Order: sequence, then C-alpha cells, then structure tokens
Amino acid sequence: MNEDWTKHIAADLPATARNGDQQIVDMIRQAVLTQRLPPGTRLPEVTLGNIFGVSRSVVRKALTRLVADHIIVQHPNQVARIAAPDIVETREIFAARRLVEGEIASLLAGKLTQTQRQKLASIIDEEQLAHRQGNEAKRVECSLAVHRYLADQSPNRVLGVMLTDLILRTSIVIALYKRAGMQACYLDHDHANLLQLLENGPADEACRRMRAHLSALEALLDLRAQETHIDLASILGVPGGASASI
Amino acid sequence: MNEDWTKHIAADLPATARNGDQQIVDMIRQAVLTQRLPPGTRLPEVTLGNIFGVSRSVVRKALTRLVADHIIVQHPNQVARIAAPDIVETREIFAARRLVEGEIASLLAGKLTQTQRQKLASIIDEEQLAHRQGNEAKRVECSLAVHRYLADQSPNRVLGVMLTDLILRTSIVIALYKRAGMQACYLDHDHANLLQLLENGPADEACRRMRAHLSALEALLDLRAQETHIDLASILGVPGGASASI
DNA sequence: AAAACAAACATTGTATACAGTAGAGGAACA
DNA sequence: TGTTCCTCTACTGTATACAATGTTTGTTTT
Repeated sequence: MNEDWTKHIAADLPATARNGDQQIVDMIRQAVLTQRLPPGTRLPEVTLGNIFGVSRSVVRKALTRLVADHIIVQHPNQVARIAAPDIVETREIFAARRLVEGEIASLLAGKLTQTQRQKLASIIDEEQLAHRQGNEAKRVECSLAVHRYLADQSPNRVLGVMLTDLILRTSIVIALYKRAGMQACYLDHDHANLLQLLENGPADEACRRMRAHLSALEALLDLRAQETHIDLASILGVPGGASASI
Repeated sequence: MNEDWTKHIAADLPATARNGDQQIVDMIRQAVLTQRLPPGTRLPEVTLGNIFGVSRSVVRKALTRLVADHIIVQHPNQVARIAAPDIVETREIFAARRLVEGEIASLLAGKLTQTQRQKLASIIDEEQLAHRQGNEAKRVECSLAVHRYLADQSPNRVLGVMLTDLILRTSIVIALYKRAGMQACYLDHDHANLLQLLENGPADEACRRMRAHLSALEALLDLRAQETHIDLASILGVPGGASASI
C-alpha cells in the first residue's frame, strides 16, 4: 500500500518538540482537516514512530486519543485506519453539528467583540479572494478557519470542544462523499451572511441561518444509499434461497 | 492518602475478562457514576495495575481514554485524578446536556417502541418504589438508568455517545456541589411526566420538558461563586496595595 | 520556631523485548 | 483453473527496565 503521505505529514509545524504524543495528534488532525490523509489510510505504529522519531509507546498513546475523537478506528490486532463513517453516521454527524454549532452561533449572536468581528471578517475576505483566484486549497482552508474560530470562541467551552471534534469528522465525510466534479463545497456568500447575523441579528435567526448553512453543505454530498447488503440470492435468481448478504 | 476505594472497585462486575483496558474504563466509569470515586481521587498507575492484575501499559491506555472523556485529569509527571470541574464548567456541562438531551427527547417523542415504553416505565416504577422505601442509593441508580437508557436509545448515535459522556460528567459535578443535607436531587414526578410526553406529546414540548428537568436538577446544586480569587490586599486592609490573588 | 536546603521516596515518561494474531503469498491438491 | 493448506511476514498486545520528574521528609540554618 502506498504510504508516501508520510512526507506530507512531516512537512508541517516546525518541530515544536512538544509532549511527543501531542505533536502526533496535532499533525494527524491537521492532515485530516486538509484531506492529505484520506479515510481508510493505514497508520502502522512503527511507521509513525519512525516519522516522528519516537517509540511505539508514544505513538500508541496518540492513537488511543485519536480513537476517542473518532478520527481513527482500531480493531483488535489490526492496523489503525483513518475512520470512514458510513452514510447513516454521516447524516448523524451533520445533525449533531447543526445542533451544536447552531447553539454556539446563538450564544455568540449580538455579542461579538471588536476583535472577533475583525478576525472573522478578515478570514472571510481571504476566503472570497482565494475563491476568485481559483485557489481551491486556500479557500477550503479559510472556510474551515471560520468554523474553527467559532468553536474556539464559543462562550461555552464544553460545546466548543464538541464542535472542534465535529468539524474534524465533517472533514472526513466530505472527503469520502464529495461528488466527483463538484466545486468542492463552496456556498457563495454564506459565511458573509452569517457574519452579518452574528453581528446584529437576533440569536435564533443566527442559529437558523447556521443550521441552514450546514444543511446546504450536507446537500452537496453524494449520500445515496450505497450498495451494501447485496442480496446474492435475488441477483442470481434463486427464488426461495436463503439470502446471503455481503 | 486513604486509598481504600480500591475494594469498592474490585467488588463490581464478575471479572468479565475483556480487553483489559476496557474493563478498567468500565469499572472507573461505573464507580464515578455511583459516586464511590469522588472528584479529586488519586489514581496511581501501579495501584490500578495491581487491582486489575495488569501492567502499567494497559492501565495507561485506560487512563488516556478516561482523560479524553474528561472523567479524569492528568498533568505531566503527576498522578491522574478524578476530574473536579469548577463552577463555570459545571454550568457549561449542564447547558450542553440540556441542548443534547433535549434534542434526543425531541427525536424520541411520539416514536417510542413498545419495548422502550415498557423499559422506561419499569425503571421509573422502581425509582418511585425506592424513593418511598427511603433507599437513596437505589433511587439514584434508577434515576441515572432513565437517562442512560435515553442515551442508549437515541436514534442519532453521535448524540447518544455525547449524552453518555455528559451524564458521567454530571455525576461528577453533582458529587462536588450537592448541598449538604439535600434530598440528593430528587425531583418528584419529573421522570413520570417526561415519559408521558415522550409517549404522546409533541416533540418540542418533550424537549422543553427535558430542559426544564435538567435546569431543576442544576438548581438543586450549590453553585455560588467560590472563594477563588481571594484578594489578600483588600482583606488585610492595605488600601492601594497590589492585589495578590491566590 | 520559621525558612531553606537536601536526600529519599513515589510516580510518571519512554524505550524495548517477547508473545500472539491477522493477512499475504506460495505450494500441494483436486 | 480453482481451492485448500501452510508458512512467512507484518503488525499489535503486554510486560518490564531505566531515566526523569514531583513530592515528602528530615535536617540544617537563621
């Protein structure tokens, strides 16, 4: 299996030499957000250990934490992999995110500080610029930055970390289910409108707007029922045969 | 420091001999729920290892998972402890739980299966019986069971696990902030009323009811501002002195 | 007696060794 | 050709050793 994503990972952050496992967690999170680490990617412990120059103990701790975040999945005696949620879970992730991020928008609405206003405005400006210039990677990065900033600034920290997790999981399912030739999830002036409502609008209106934004995002994905549960018997024409599904 | 809670822990579950770390996680979770493991309790790795007959490796993994769940806190090179959230975080936990459990009530309202109806009714019956008999421990256990069952049965699994976590954290803060002589958080027929609304009522009414129930629970706690930020200068009567706070 | 220092102890952080399991490849067989 | 079995390799699960850090205790100093 091709494992040259390792180069991409090591390219990040200037070796801040933190607790070791925190560094690995951060790097993998970042790589997942920017879709350099696609769902299903194998993450062998020794490989990661070599990349970051630590032993399996440290890698193991990092993986355990990422499993808790639902970023990766681990089955006994098998290599850890980047999670690949099915369609049902994808819908659940979006529903949960609408609930949480809608509430955060509601909490923030009409209460933005000057700093927050400016920061959001600058991110959104940069996003629109990147879009006009056709710089897709940059645009996605800015789009993520908007939501991550809201999570960071949530007055309720508990909801804030929940949203941080959900944003990560959303990145994964977008990588999984984005339509082939789509304009990778760009929703024209949604973020600008959102900012307007966060500045002035009533709280419930900001909430509704946020939920609508996320629903629009979800609608851009290809979430038609997959070909799981293939009934061999029915396909092969055995009339009363026991249905064996894969 | 007194560490004889170890006996209580080992008393549980008939050594199901699971993955090892899963067993530790389950036991500690259970002990926290039933308040046998009060906030701030020290959890040295070797001690846990001896109790469960495993080495530090697997204890370590269990602790890492519990840290991710916000059940315990770990500072570098110091023993892990059961978390002890401050008042601000406590309020945030309740707010988050109102949001999530309210939504789950909403999703469930009017859609309960026969099995779910019966299960909930039987738990609530048992709870009221325990209350009449003055069996406080049993009553708390049943009360928890109601909410845990709702988390289990959440149609949205993502929200379900979120609620499971929040219930655990709620147990911790109740242990921390319950008023001295209080009738440990009993809200007369709240659960029975709730069940009624889950069976018939409109979804938004069930949601509002759930949120009110949780607010009532929070109101039973003693969440007055603690004596943090003690301003020594003002207490000691130094008029213009630099305020040194502990 | 209060404060500062130092040594002994308790506990965590990391690496490594060994055992056990899953999966890939190839040989034997029908 | 296709199937079964086996071995070999890659990987994870657990225990343990050693280093590094925090904490406590006792002793000295003022």
